[in-house]
Amino acid sequence: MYALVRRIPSGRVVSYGQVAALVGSPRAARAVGQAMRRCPPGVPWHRVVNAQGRVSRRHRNPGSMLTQRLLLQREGVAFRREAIDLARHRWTTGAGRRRFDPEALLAW
DNA sequence: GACTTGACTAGAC
DNA sequence: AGTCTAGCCAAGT
Repeated sequence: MYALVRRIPSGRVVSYGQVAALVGSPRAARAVGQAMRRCPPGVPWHRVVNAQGRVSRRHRNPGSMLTQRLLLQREGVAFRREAIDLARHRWTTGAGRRRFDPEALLAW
């Protein structure tokens, strides 16, 4: 799963639910959130936001919420008020789009 | 193995 | 458009 998040290009974002779906567990959005909480170094965790395109308010450390937004803006992600324009910045696995990816599942 | 806890979500008011 | 609610599921107790 972290492998998947690492593939998110700069300036793009995905939702927790989307990550869950891409690794084969469409209903594990909350679990993805927990995984992000203990994110290993080298993973662009800030590119994962909630389904409304907003930075979640339930971070363990409230400071990281600000950091997340800052990093995204640095990558060119435009915030309209508090929300990101997902239609424009959502990352999709272009050609990928397969229903089940055993490799991604193992990465989880 | 039975709770509890969330960096979640879609749907209903 | 803002709030509530009921599912969810992996981890931690």
